[in-house]
Amino acid sequence: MSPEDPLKIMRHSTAHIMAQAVQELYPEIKISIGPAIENGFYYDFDRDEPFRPEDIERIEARMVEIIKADLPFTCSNISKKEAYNLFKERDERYKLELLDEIKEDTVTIYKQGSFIDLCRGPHLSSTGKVKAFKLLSIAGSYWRGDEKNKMLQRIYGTSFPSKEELDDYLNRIEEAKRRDHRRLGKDLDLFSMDDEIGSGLINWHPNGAMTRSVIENFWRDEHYKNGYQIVYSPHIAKVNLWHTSGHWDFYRDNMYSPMDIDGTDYIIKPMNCPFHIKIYKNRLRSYRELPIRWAELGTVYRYERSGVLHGLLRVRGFTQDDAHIFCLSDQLNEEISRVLDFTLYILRSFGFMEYEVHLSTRPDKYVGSVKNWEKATEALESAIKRSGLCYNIDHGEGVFYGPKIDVKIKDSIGRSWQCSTIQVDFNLPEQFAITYIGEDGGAHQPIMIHRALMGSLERFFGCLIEHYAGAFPLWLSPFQVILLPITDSQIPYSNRIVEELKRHTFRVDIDSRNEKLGLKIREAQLRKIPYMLIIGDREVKSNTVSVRKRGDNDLGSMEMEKLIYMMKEEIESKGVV
RNA sequence: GCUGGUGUAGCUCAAUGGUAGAGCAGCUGAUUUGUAAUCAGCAGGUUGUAGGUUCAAGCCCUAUCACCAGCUCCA
Repeated sequence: MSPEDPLKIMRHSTAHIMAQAVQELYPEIKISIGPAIENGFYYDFDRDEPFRPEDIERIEARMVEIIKADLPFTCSNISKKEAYNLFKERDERYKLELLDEIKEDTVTIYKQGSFIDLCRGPHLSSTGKVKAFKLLSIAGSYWRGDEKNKMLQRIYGTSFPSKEELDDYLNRIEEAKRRDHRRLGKDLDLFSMDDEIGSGLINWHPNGAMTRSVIENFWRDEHYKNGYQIVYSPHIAKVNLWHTSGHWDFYRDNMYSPMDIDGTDYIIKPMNCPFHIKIYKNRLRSYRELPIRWAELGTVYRYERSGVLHGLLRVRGFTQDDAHIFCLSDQLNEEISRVLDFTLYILRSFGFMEYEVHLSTRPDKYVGSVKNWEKATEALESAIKRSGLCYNIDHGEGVFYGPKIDVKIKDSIGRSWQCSTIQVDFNLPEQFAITYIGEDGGAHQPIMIHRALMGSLERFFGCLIEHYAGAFPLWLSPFQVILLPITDSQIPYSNRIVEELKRHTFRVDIDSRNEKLGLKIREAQLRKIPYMLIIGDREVKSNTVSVRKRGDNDLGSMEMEKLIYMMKEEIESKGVV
């Protein structure tokens, strides 16, 4: 959205109207900033009393009056000095702080009614141009986003050119709630968390675990095909290992406390890399062996602050689909390209076609040489370019040990979550002094690439649930087929069908309860099972099954052979069109 | 971690400071059923936890835990 986007202008103006209403109702508050954002706007206020739902109603009512009054928005250029005096007089200390940082000699201020704001604009011509708005939520937010600063009160809202569009948006929010993975995780009996176990720790139920095991098997097969070898490593290690790696110094706050074993401190692992490095170092390595690609579904534990935990998307214990590539300098480009292609292949296999790609470059605090950073960053960027993806460069956002590519997937309400990451690491090879023997007979340091395609299985599964709204494609569905005998007398025949499907490795269930067909169909539908096979006397006599596909499609009766062929085709294609 | 909100049956939710209730799910029985809910009966609770105020607390107060929204953070 450009600053001139009409919707953005209207939302920004609505934010000003809200600020006016707030200031008129609560003269003691101080205003700070209030921009338009992706789906609306917010304004941050400094007020000792928190806003309550009743306040929101009052503010909305006042806003309606302001809009009705159709006050003009007027813009004026004044000198910085004048602006300083103006906001000084109004005791708007946040505005004064902002003014201090403006380099130009003149600034623009916008005014409507009694309200004046330091603002670049542009705005609507008058308040009456706002046709439909709603205040959505109240939240705390730190002044200038810094947790050392005072926490302000933020009010979120949105506005649209018409009532219909606003209602449409509100409906979409409701719709999104229905595909929330936490809701569906409960409804479909996929996973749970428990107070007595602890926050951010996931129990995978049989249904969720079935899908997870399908994902893991697919992952392993594809890694084998792509030249990786699978490794396994322990869950705990001596704390000294983490001193060597440097993690203890940098990430102590996110690591769990040591436990004493025979007088030595051990900690539960927050990463897998040091273990893979130790496998590398277990014997002398030759340049002829490189690149080495080692992958592991490694379960790690990290302390996350209580307020950030979120269903499966942000947890304290998770399994990374981790891998480390050790390669020669002149293999770097090729390896990064391969990893990126592999990443996209995996994401597309799961039906994710839209994501954000970020390239993060050298931060202020870094290890390694500038030359190496540049080389690695170029390798990453050219791989993205070759893939044809759009990407953003996050300058200085790289980790201290190397540049990285992140791929993010969006959840049902538009929040994006990092899944894939490809990182070059200049730190660990140095810390652990890993080498290979080169053609020249001398020892050299290999380049290390750290990568995760799905990121964590927990987060990936959460995104997957929301992406499909719980209706997984056939290959991922916990149950693929359910048999629905109409009466007891078809149970023996149905059981034979179950056995036949199981022989073909389908995941199959049978509903042989003494219930009406309508109920069985309803419940199978709610369980989002892709295929329902209805078995009545007709089917038994003709040695067929009546096939109903999830959704609403009665496909009519069918020979088993045909059904099995059809489903195998569908599994093969992964349901990705 | 911070700001605010919410915790009542497996789930979704009721209940002026005065006897904790409904629907669905569960169990039992009847019904043998043809493409999204058959009927009846039964059972289900230390109201997140620990204190406190009160003659009396699901409701008020304090602490604590968890969850929700946002902020900050995310190797």
